[in-house]
Amino acid sequence: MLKFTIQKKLEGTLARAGVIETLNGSIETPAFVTVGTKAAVKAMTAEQVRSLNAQVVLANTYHLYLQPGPDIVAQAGGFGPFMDWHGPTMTDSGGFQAFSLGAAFGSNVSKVTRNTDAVLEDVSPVKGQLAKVTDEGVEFKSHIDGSKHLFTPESSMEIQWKLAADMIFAFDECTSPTAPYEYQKKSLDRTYDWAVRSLNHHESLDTEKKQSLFGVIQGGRHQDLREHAARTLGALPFDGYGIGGSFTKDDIGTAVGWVNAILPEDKPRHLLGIGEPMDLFNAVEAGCDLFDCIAPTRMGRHGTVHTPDGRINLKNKSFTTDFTPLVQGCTCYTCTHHTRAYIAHLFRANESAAGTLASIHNLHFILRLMESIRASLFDETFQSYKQSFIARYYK
RNA sequence: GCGUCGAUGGUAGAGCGGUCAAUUACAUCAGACUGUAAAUCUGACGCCUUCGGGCUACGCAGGUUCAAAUCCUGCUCGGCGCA
Repeated sequence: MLKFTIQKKLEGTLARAGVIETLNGSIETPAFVTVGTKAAVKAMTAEQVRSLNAQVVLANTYHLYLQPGPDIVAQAGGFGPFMDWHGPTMTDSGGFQAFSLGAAFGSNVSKVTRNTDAVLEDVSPVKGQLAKVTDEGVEFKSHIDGSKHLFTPESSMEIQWKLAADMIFAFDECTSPTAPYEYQKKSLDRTYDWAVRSLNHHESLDTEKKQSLFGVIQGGRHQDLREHAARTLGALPFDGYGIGGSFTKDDIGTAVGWVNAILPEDKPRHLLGIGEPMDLFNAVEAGCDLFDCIAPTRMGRHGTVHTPDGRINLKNKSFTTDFTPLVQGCTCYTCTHHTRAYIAHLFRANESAAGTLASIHNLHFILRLMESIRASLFDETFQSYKQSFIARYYK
Protein backbone atom coordinates (compact mmCIF):
# COMPACT_ATOMS: atom_id res chain seq x y z
CA MET A 1 0.00 0.00 0.00
CA LEU A 2 1.38 3.34 -0.99
CA LYS A 3 1.38 6.59 0.89
CA PHE A 4 1.04 9.75 -1.12
CA THR A 5 1.95 13.13 0.32
CA ILE A 6 1.41 16.37 -1.53
CA GLN A 7 4.18 18.79 -0.62
CA LYS A 8 3.41 21.70 -2.86
CA LYS A 9 0.57 22.91 -5.03
CA LEU A 10 1.00 25.47 -7.77
CA GLU A 11 -1.56 28.20 -7.36
CA GLY A 12 -3.95 28.72 -10.24
CA THR A 13 -3.23 25.29 -11.73
CA LEU A 14 -3.88 21.66 -10.85
CA ALA A 15 -0.15 21.01 -10.60
CA ARG A 16 1.35 19.55 -7.46
CA ALA A 17 4.59 18.04 -6.25
CA GLY A 18 4.75 15.26 -3.73
CA VAL A 19 6.13 11.91 -2.66
CA ILE A 20 4.79 8.41 -3.15
CA GLU A 21 6.12 5.94 -0.62
CA THR A 22 6.07 2.26 -1.50
CA LEU A 23 7.47 -0.84 0.15
CA ASN A 24 10.44 -0.61 -2.19
CA GLY A 25 11.25 3.04 -1.82
CA SER A 26 9.79 6.40 -2.56
CA ILE A 27 9.10 8.39 -5.70
CA GLU A 28 9.34 12.14 -5.84
CA THR A 29 6.56 13.40 -8.06
CA PRO A 30 5.91 14.49 -10.68
CA ALA A 31 8.05 11.64 -11.95
CA PHE A 32 8.81 9.81 -15.14
CA VAL A 33 8.37 6.04 -14.99
CA THR A 34 10.88 4.08 -17.04
CA VAL A 35 9.30 1.41 -19.18
CA GLY A 36 10.67 -2.11 -19.02
CA THR A 37 7.88 -4.02 -20.71
CA LYS A 38 9.36 -7.50 -20.52
CA ALA A 39 11.18 -6.92 -17.25
CA ALA A 40 13.90 -5.27 -19.26
CA VAL A 41 14.44 -1.69 -20.29
CA LYS A 42 15.23 -2.31 -23.93
CA ALA A 43 18.91 -2.07 -24.81
CA MET A 44 19.81 -1.25 -21.20
CA THR A 45 20.94 -3.05 -18.07
CA ALA A 46 19.26 -2.40 -14.73
CA GLU A 47 22.54 -0.92 -13.55
CA GLN A 48 22.43 1.63 -16.35
CA VAL A 49 18.85 2.49 -15.44
CA ARG A 50 19.86 2.93 -11.82
CA SER A 51 22.78 5.14 -12.73
CA LEU A 52 20.34 7.53 -14.38
CA ASN A 53 18.55 7.91 -11.04
CA ALA A 54 15.38 6.46 -12.46
CA GLN A 55 12.89 6.15 -9.65
CA VAL A 56 10.45 3.52 -10.82
CA VAL A 57 10.15 0.89 -13.54
CA LEU A 58 6.96 -0.36 -15.22
CA ALA A 59 6.56 -3.79 -16.82
CA ASN A 60 3.68 -5.32 -18.73
CA THR A 61 1.26 -8.04 -17.73
CA TYR A 62 0.52 -9.32 -21.22
CA HIS A 63 4.17 -9.68 -22.21
CA LEU A 64 5.36 -11.30 -19.00
CA TYR A 65 2.38 -13.61 -18.96
CA LEU A 66 3.33 -14.94 -22.38
CA GLN A 67 7.02 -15.00 -21.62
CA PRO A 68 8.44 -16.31 -19.32
CA GLY A 69 5.10 -16.75 -17.51
CA PRO A 70 3.97 -15.25 -14.21
CA ASP A 71 5.00 -18.25 -12.12
CA ILE A 72 8.63 -17.94 -13.09
CA VAL A 73 8.56 -14.23 -12.32
CA ALA A 74 6.90 -15.01 -8.99
CA GLN A 75 9.63 -17.53 -8.16
CA ALA A 76 12.15 -14.75 -8.69
CA GLY A 77 10.27 -12.68 -6.15
CA GLY A 78 8.54 -10.44 -8.68
CA PHE A 79 9.66 -8.73 -11.84
CA GLY A 80 11.77 -6.18 -9.94
CA PRO A 81 14.13 -8.66 -8.29
CA PHE A 82 13.98 -10.79 -11.45
CA MET A 83 15.55 -7.97 -13.47
CA ASP A 84 17.71 -6.68 -10.60
CA TRP A 85 15.62 -3.55 -10.12
CA HIS A 86 15.10 -3.01 -6.41
CA GLY A 87 13.24 0.28 -6.39
CA PRO A 88 9.53 0.97 -6.81
CA THR A 89 7.75 -0.95 -9.56
CA MET A 90 4.53 -0.88 -11.54
CA THR A 91 2.83 -3.19 -13.99
CA ASP A 92 0.38 -2.28 -16.68
CA SER A 93 -2.67 -4.47 -16.90
CA GLY A 94 -2.61 -5.52 -20.54
CA GLY A 95 -5.42 -3.11 -21.33
CA PHE A 96 -3.30 -1.15 -23.75
CA GLN A 97 -2.76 -4.30 -25.80
CA ALA A 98 -6.51 -4.38 -26.41
CA PHE A 99 -5.77 -1.34 -28.54
CA SER A 100 -2.26 -1.94 -29.90
CA LEU A 101 -2.99 -5.54 -30.86
CA GLY A 102 -6.64 -4.83 -31.65
CA ALA A 103 -7.98 -1.74 -33.38
CA ALA A 104 -4.51 -0.34 -34.03
CA PHE A 105 -2.98 -3.56 -35.29
CA GLY A 106 -1.47 -3.31 -38.72
CA SER A 107 -2.46 0.32 -39.05
CA ASN A 108 -0.65 3.53 -38.28
CA VAL A 109 -3.30 4.74 -35.85
CA SER A 110 -1.73 6.27 -32.76
CA LYS A 111 -3.61 6.83 -29.51
CA VAL A 112 -2.43 10.41 -29.78
CA THR A 113 -3.94 11.71 -32.98
CA ARG A 114 -3.42 14.99 -34.78
CA ASN A 115 -6.52 14.48 -36.82
CA THR A 116 -9.56 15.62 -34.90
CA ASP A 117 -11.82 14.18 -37.57
CA ALA A 118 -10.30 10.74 -37.31
CA VAL A 119 -13.45 8.82 -36.64
CA LEU A 120 -14.32 5.58 -38.32
CA GLU A 121 -17.91 4.51 -38.24
CA ASP A 122 -16.92 0.94 -38.74
CA VAL A 123 -15.56 -0.74 -35.64
CA SER A 124 -15.68 -4.27 -36.96
CA PRO A 125 -12.47 -6.18 -36.22
CA VAL A 126 -9.48 -5.35 -38.38
CA LYS A 127 -8.31 -8.25 -40.46
CA GLY A 128 -5.51 -10.12 -38.77
CA GLN A 129 -5.72 -8.25 -35.51
CA LEU A 130 -4.54 -10.08 -32.43
CA ALA A 131 -6.99 -8.80 -29.83
CA LYS A 132 -10.76 -8.97 -29.66
CA VAL A 133 -12.70 -7.21 -26.92
CA THR A 134 -15.85 -8.65 -25.36
CA ASP A 135 -17.64 -7.85 -22.14
CA GLU A 136 -15.99 -10.84 -20.54
CA GLY A 137 -12.45 -9.69 -21.35
CA VAL A 138 -9.97 -9.53 -24.20
CA GLU A 139 -9.12 -12.49 -26.35
CA PHE A 140 -5.50 -12.27 -27.39
CA LYS A 141 -3.73 -14.18 -30.06
CA SER A 142 -0.13 -14.27 -28.93
CA HIS A 143 2.10 -12.13 -31.10
CA ILE A 144 4.82 -14.66 -30.35
CA ASP A 145 3.27 -17.97 -31.36
CA GLY A 146 -0.34 -17.25 -32.29
CA SER A 147 -1.78 -19.17 -29.33
CA LYS A 148 -5.06 -17.89 -27.87
CA HIS A 149 -5.45 -16.39 -24.41
CA LEU A 150 -8.38 -14.77 -22.67
CA PHE A 151 -7.54 -11.88 -20.40
CA THR A 152 -10.16 -10.83 -17.88
CA PRO A 153 -10.03 -8.35 -15.01
CA GLU A 154 -9.65 -11.34 -12.73
CA SER A 155 -6.82 -12.97 -14.65
CA SER A 156 -5.04 -9.65 -15.03
CA MET A 157 -5.15 -9.20 -11.26
CA GLU A 158 -3.85 -12.71 -10.70
CA ILE A 159 -0.98 -12.23 -13.09
CA GLN A 160 -0.12 -8.82 -11.68
CA TRP A 161 -0.23 -10.23 -8.19
CA LYS A 162 2.41 -12.75 -9.22
CA LEU A 163 4.48 -10.13 -11.02
CA ALA A 164 4.43 -8.41 -7.62
CA ALA A 165 4.81 -4.76 -8.54
CA ASP A 166 4.14 -2.09 -5.92
CA MET A 167 1.54 -0.42 -8.07
CA ILE A 168 -0.69 -2.12 -10.60
CA PHE A 169 -3.49 -1.11 -12.93
CA ALA A 170 -7.06 -2.27 -13.25
CA PHE A 171 -7.82 -4.08 -16.49
CA ASP A 172 -9.26 -1.60 -18.98
CA GLU A 173 -9.91 -1.15 -22.65
CA CYS A 174 -7.79 1.48 -24.31
CA THR A 175 -9.98 2.70 -27.13
CA SER A 176 -8.84 4.00 -30.49
CA PRO A 177 -9.19 7.68 -31.35
CA THR A 178 -10.94 6.49 -34.50
CA ALA A 179 -13.70 4.75 -32.57
CA PRO A 180 -17.07 6.51 -32.77
CA TYR A 181 -18.61 8.16 -29.73
CA GLU A 182 -21.16 5.41 -29.22
CA TYR A 183 -18.46 2.82 -29.06
CA GLN A 184 -16.40 4.85 -26.59
CA LYS A 185 -19.43 5.25 -24.38
CA LYS A 186 -20.16 1.56 -24.41
CA SER A 187 -16.52 0.74 -23.82
CA LEU A 188 -16.43 3.14 -20.89
CA ASP A 189 -19.22 1.24 -19.16
CA ARG A 190 -17.31 -1.94 -19.76
CA THR A 191 -14.11 -0.46 -18.35
CA TYR A 192 -16.07 0.61 -15.29
CA ASP A 193 -17.43 -2.87 -14.88
CA TRP A 194 -13.90 -4.26 -15.26
CA ALA A 195 -12.64 -1.75 -12.68
CA VAL A 196 -15.11 -3.07 -10.11
CA ARG A 197 -14.18 -6.64 -10.98
CA SER A 198 -10.47 -5.77 -10.74
CA LEU A 199 -10.98 -4.15 -7.37
CA ASN A 200 -12.97 -7.05 -5.97
CA HIS A 201 -10.66 -9.71 -7.24
CA HIS A 202 -7.53 -7.91 -6.15
CA GLU A 203 -8.94 -7.51 -2.67
CA SER A 204 -9.31 -11.27 -2.42
CA LEU A 205 -5.70 -11.86 -3.51
CA ASP A 206 -3.90 -9.10 -1.65
CA THR A 207 -5.28 -9.60 1.84
CA GLU A 208 -2.32 -7.85 3.44
CA LYS A 209 -2.66 -4.86 1.13
CA LYS A 210 0.87 -4.93 -0.23
CA GLN A 211 0.01 -3.76 -3.69
CA SER A 212 -1.65 -0.54 -4.69
CA LEU A 213 -4.30 -0.70 -7.37
CA PHE A 214 -4.93 2.14 -9.80
CA GLY A 215 -8.20 2.51 -11.67
CA VAL A 216 -7.99 3.65 -15.27
CA ILE A 217 -9.93 6.62 -16.63
CA GLN A 218 -10.95 6.32 -20.25
CA GLY A 219 -13.37 8.33 -22.37
CA GLY A 220 -11.25 9.23 -25.36
CA ARG A 221 -11.50 12.81 -26.50
CA HIS A 222 -14.97 13.40 -25.11
CA GLN A 223 -15.38 15.68 -22.15
CA ASP A 224 -18.62 14.17 -20.93
CA LEU A 225 -17.20 10.66 -21.03
CA ARG A 226 -13.96 11.66 -19.35
CA GLU A 227 -15.80 13.45 -16.57
CA HIS A 228 -18.24 10.61 -16.14
CA ALA A 229 -15.35 8.19 -15.80
CA ALA A 230 -13.59 10.42 -13.29
CA ARG A 231 -16.74 10.69 -11.18
CA THR A 232 -17.63 7.03 -11.18
CA LEU A 233 -14.16 5.56 -10.80
CA GLY A 234 -13.16 8.37 -8.47
CA ALA A 235 -15.82 7.14 -6.07
CA LEU A 236 -14.29 3.67 -5.92
CA PRO A 237 -11.60 2.82 -3.36
CA PHE A 238 -8.60 2.80 -5.68
CA ASP A 239 -5.16 3.79 -4.41
CA GLY A 240 -4.49 5.94 -7.43
CA TYR A 241 -5.65 6.56 -10.96
CA GLY A 242 -4.30 6.00 -14.40
CA ILE A 243 -5.49 8.21 -17.21
CA GLY A 244 -5.39 6.30 -20.45
CA GLY A 245 -6.90 6.07 -23.85
CA SER A 246 -6.73 8.32 -26.83
CA PHE A 247 -6.08 12.03 -27.09
CA THR A 248 -5.85 14.84 -29.56
CA LYS A 249 -2.26 15.94 -29.77
CA ASP A 250 -2.94 19.61 -29.17
CA ASP A 251 -5.29 19.00 -26.31
CA ILE A 252 -3.85 16.42 -23.98
CA GLY A 253 -3.54 18.91 -21.13
CA THR A 254 -7.16 19.96 -21.45
CA ALA A 255 -8.49 16.42 -21.50
CA VAL A 256 -6.37 15.48 -18.52
CA GLY A 257 -7.54 18.58 -16.68
CA TRP A 258 -11.20 17.57 -17.05
CA VAL A 259 -10.37 14.37 -15.25
CA ASN A 260 -8.03 15.66 -12.57
CA ALA A 261 -10.44 18.40 -11.57
CA ILE A 262 -12.78 15.63 -10.46
CA LEU A 263 -10.53 12.83 -9.21
CA PRO A 264 -9.83 12.76 -5.47
CA GLU A 265 -6.94 15.09 -4.86
CA ASP A 266 -5.14 12.91 -2.37
CA LYS A 267 -4.46 10.05 -4.74
CA PRO A 268 -1.68 9.92 -7.33
CA ARG A 269 -2.57 10.26 -10.99
CA HIS A 270 -0.61 8.50 -13.64
CA LEU A 271 -0.90 9.62 -17.25
CA LEU A 272 -0.40 6.43 -19.17
CA GLY A 273 1.99 6.35 -22.07
CA ILE A 274 2.72 10.02 -22.50
CA GLY A 275 6.26 11.34 -22.60
CA GLU A 276 6.96 14.14 -25.05
CA PRO A 277 8.31 17.28 -23.40
CA MET A 278 5.36 19.50 -24.34
CA ASP A 279 2.89 16.90 -23.13
CA LEU A 280 4.72 16.46 -19.84
CA PHE A 281 4.59 20.17 -19.09
CA ASN A 282 0.92 20.39 -19.96
CA ALA A 283 -0.05 17.29 -18.03
CA VAL A 284 1.86 18.30 -14.92
CA GLU A 285 0.09 21.63 -15.08
CA ALA A 286 -3.17 19.73 -15.40
CA GLY A 287 -2.49 17.73 -12.25
CA CYS A 288 -0.67 14.53 -13.20
CA ASP A 289 1.97 13.00 -10.96
CA LEU A 290 3.35 10.05 -12.90
CA PHE A 291 4.15 9.40 -16.55
CA ASP A 292 5.46 6.37 -18.32
CA CYS A 293 6.46 6.31 -21.93
CA ILE A 294 8.34 4.15 -24.36
CA ALA A 295 9.35 7.13 -26.45
CA PRO A 296 12.79 7.82 -24.94
CA THR A 297 13.98 4.27 -25.42
CA ARG A 298 12.24 3.48 -28.68
CA MET A 299 13.23 6.72 -30.32
CA GLY A 300 16.73 6.22 -29.02
CA ARG A 301 16.98 2.80 -30.60
CA HIS A 302 15.64 4.28 -33.79
CA GLY A 303 18.30 6.97 -33.88
CA THR A 304 16.45 10.03 -32.61
CA VAL A 305 17.65 11.88 -29.52
CA HIS A 306 16.43 14.82 -27.50
CA THR A 307 18.36 18.05 -27.32
CA PRO A 308 17.24 21.32 -25.74
CA ASP A 309 16.82 22.53 -29.31
CA GLY A 310 14.51 19.70 -30.30
CA ARG A 311 15.05 16.21 -31.62
CA ILE A 312 17.82 15.23 -33.96
CA ASN A 313 18.09 12.10 -36.06
CA LEU A 314 21.57 10.67 -35.67
CA LYS A 315 21.23 8.70 -38.88
CA ASN A 316 21.37 11.92 -40.86
CA LYS A 317 24.49 12.40 -42.94
CA SER A 318 25.44 15.62 -41.22
CA PHE A 319 26.30 13.81 -37.99
CA THR A 320 28.85 11.45 -39.51
CA THR A 321 31.54 14.09 -39.07
CA ASP A 322 30.16 15.87 -36.03
CA PHE A 323 32.62 15.28 -33.23
CA THR A 324 30.64 17.07 -30.54
CA PRO A 325 28.53 15.38 -27.84
CA LEU A 326 24.82 14.82 -28.45
CA VAL A 327 24.23 17.79 -26.18
CA GLN A 328 26.97 20.18 -25.14
CA GLY A 329 27.20 20.15 -21.36
CA CYS A 330 24.94 17.11 -20.90
CA THR A 331 26.15 15.04 -17.97
CA CYS A 332 24.90 11.66 -19.12
CA TYR A 333 27.29 8.78 -19.74
CA THR A 334 26.80 8.99 -23.49
CA CYS A 335 27.57 12.67 -23.74
CA THR A 336 30.53 12.57 -21.40
CA HIS A 337 32.16 9.73 -23.35
CA HIS A 338 31.08 9.85 -26.98
CA THR A 339 30.57 12.06 -30.00
CA ARG A 340 27.68 12.34 -32.42
CA ALA A 341 29.98 11.02 -35.14
CA TYR A 342 30.76 7.89 -33.15
CA ILE A 343 27.14 7.13 -32.32
CA ALA A 344 26.13 7.90 -35.91
CA HIS A 345 28.74 5.37 -36.97
CA LEU A 346 27.37 2.78 -34.55
CA PHE A 347 23.88 3.23 -36.02
CA ARG A 348 25.20 2.84 -39.55
CA ALA A 349 27.27 -0.15 -38.58
CA ASN A 350 24.26 -1.70 -36.88
CA GLU A 351 25.98 -1.98 -33.56
CA SER A 352 23.54 -2.47 -30.71
CA ALA A 353 25.55 -0.07 -28.53
CA ALA A 354 24.06 2.70 -30.67
CA GLY A 355 20.61 2.04 -29.25
CA THR A 356 22.02 1.71 -25.76
CA LEU A 357 23.89 5.01 -25.85
CA ALA A 358 20.96 6.87 -27.40
CA SER A 359 18.54 5.35 -24.87
CA ILE A 360 20.78 6.37 -21.97
CA HIS A 361 20.84 9.92 -23.25
CA ASN A 362 17.10 10.16 -23.94
CA LEU A 363 16.14 8.68 -20.59
CA HIS A 364 18.57 10.99 -18.86
CA PHE A 365 17.09 13.91 -20.75
CA ILE A 366 13.51 13.13 -19.77
CA LEU A 367 14.33 12.16 -16.18
CA ARG A 368 16.25 15.41 -15.67
CA LEU A 369 13.44 17.32 -17.34
CA MET A 370 10.97 15.90 -14.83
CA GLU A 371 13.28 16.78 -11.97
CA SER A 372 13.54 20.33 -13.25
CA ILE A 373 9.79 20.57 -13.62
CA ARG A 374 9.39 19.35 -10.05
CA ALA A 375 11.89 21.88 -8.78
CA SER A 376 10.10 24.62 -10.69
CA LEU A 377 6.89 23.77 -8.86
CA PHE A 378 8.54 24.24 -5.51
CA ASP A 379 10.14 27.54 -6.39
CA GLU A 380 7.11 28.60 -8.42
CA THR A 381 9.03 29.18 -11.63
CA PHE A 382 7.06 26.52 -13.47
CA GLN A 383 5.40 28.86 -15.96
CA SER A 384 8.55 30.65 -17.01
CA TYR A 385 10.49 27.38 -17.14
CA LYS A 386 7.78 25.83 -19.29
CA GLN A 387 7.74 28.79 -21.63
CA SER A 388 11.47 29.01 -22.11
CA PHE A 389 11.90 25.26 -22.53
CA ILE A 390 9.14 24.95 -25.08
CA ALA A 391 10.19 28.06 -26.99
CA ARG A 392 13.62 26.58 -27.48
CA TYR A 393 12.70 22.92 -28.00
CA TYR A 394 9.94 23.54 -30.53
CA LYS A 395 11.37 26.56 -32.29
C1' G B 1 45.86 -21.13 -78.52
C1' C B 2 41.14 -24.00 -78.48
C1' G B 3 36.60 -24.75 -75.94
C1' U B 4 33.03 -23.00 -72.65
C1' C B 5 30.30 -19.76 -69.49
C1' G B 6 29.60 -14.81 -68.37
C1' A B 7 29.48 -9.09 -68.75
C1' U B 8 22.49 -5.48 -66.06
C1' G B 9 21.60 0.74 -62.28
C1' G B 10 26.42 2.51 -55.90
C1' U B 11 26.96 -3.18 -54.75
C1' A B 12 25.01 -8.22 -55.14
C1' G B 13 21.77 -10.28 -58.29
C1' A B 14 16.67 -11.15 -61.17
C1' G B 15 14.93 -10.55 -66.06
C1' C B 16 16.09 -13.90 -71.47
C1' G B 17 11.72 -10.51 -77.89
C1' G B 18 6.79 -6.23 -76.45
C1' U B 19 3.25 -5.09 -70.19
C1' C B 20 11.47 -2.81 -68.62
C1' A B 21 13.98 2.97 -66.34
C1' A B 22 14.24 -2.69 -65.51
C1' U B 23 11.86 -7.77 -59.57
C1' U B 24 14.52 -8.12 -55.01
C1' A B 25 18.16 -7.31 -51.27
C1' C B 26 21.89 -4.26 -49.45
C1' A B 27 23.89 0.62 -49.58
C1' U B 28 22.45 5.75 -49.85
C1' C B 29 19.06 10.15 -48.65
C1' A B 30 14.96 11.60 -45.78
C1' G B 31 10.61 10.91 -42.56
C1' A B 32 7.70 8.60 -38.62
C1' C B 33 7.58 6.74 -33.67
C1' U B 34 3.71 8.90 -26.93
C1' G B 35 0.54 2.45 -21.00
C1' U B 36 6.79 -1.49 -26.68
C1' A B 37 3.63 -6.81 -32.20
C1' A B 38 9.12 -2.05 -32.96
C1' A B 39 17.68 -2.55 -32.96
C1' U B 40 11.01 -1.11 -36.25
C1' C B 41 8.09 1.04 -40.07
C1' U B 42 7.29 4.51 -44.37
C1' G B 43 8.95 7.24 -48.62
C1' A B 44 12.72 8.59 -52.30
C1' C B 45 16.59 6.44 -54.99
C1' G B 46 19.21 7.38 -64.18
C1' C B 47 18.58 12.72 -66.13
C1' C B 48 14.88 16.55 -67.29
C1' U B 49 9.71 17.97 -66.58
C1' U B 50 4.63 23.20 -67.51
C1' C B 51 3.76 16.30 -64.00
C1' G B 52 0.80 14.92 -69.57
C1' G B 53 5.39 13.31 -70.56
C1' G B 54 10.40 13.71 -72.68
C1' C B 55 15.51 11.91 -72.98
C1' U B 56 19.65 8.54 -72.16
C1' A B 57 20.43 3.54 -70.49
C1' C B 58 21.41 -3.42 -69.37
C1' G B 59 30.41 -4.18 -71.72
C1' C B 60 31.59 -1.97 -77.07
C1' A B 61 30.28 -1.94 -82.44
C1' G B 62 27.13 -3.64 -85.99
C1' G B 63 22.78 -6.60 -87.52
C1' U B 64 17.71 -9.21 -87.51
C1' U B 65 12.67 -7.44 -86.14
C1' C B 66 7.00 -3.32 -86.33
C1' A B 67 9.60 -3.99 -81.42
C1' A B 68 16.02 -6.05 -78.35
C1' A B 69 18.61 -5.96 -71.60
C1' U B 70 16.53 -10.26 -74.05
C1' C B 71 18.04 -13.15 -80.89
C1' C B 72 22.62 -13.07 -84.47
C1' U B 73 27.89 -11.50 -85.78
C1' G B 74 32.48 -9.36 -84.48
C1' C B 75 35.36 -7.07 -80.72
C1' U B 76 36.93 -6.06 -75.54
C1' C B 77 37.26 -7.85 -70.69
C1' G B 78 36.61 -11.81 -66.91
C1' G B 79 35.74 -17.09 -64.76
C1' C B 80 36.49 -22.20 -65.70
C1' G B 81 38.36 -26.53 -68.59
C1' C B 82 41.87 -28.52 -72.11
C1' A B 83 46.51 -27.75 -74.34
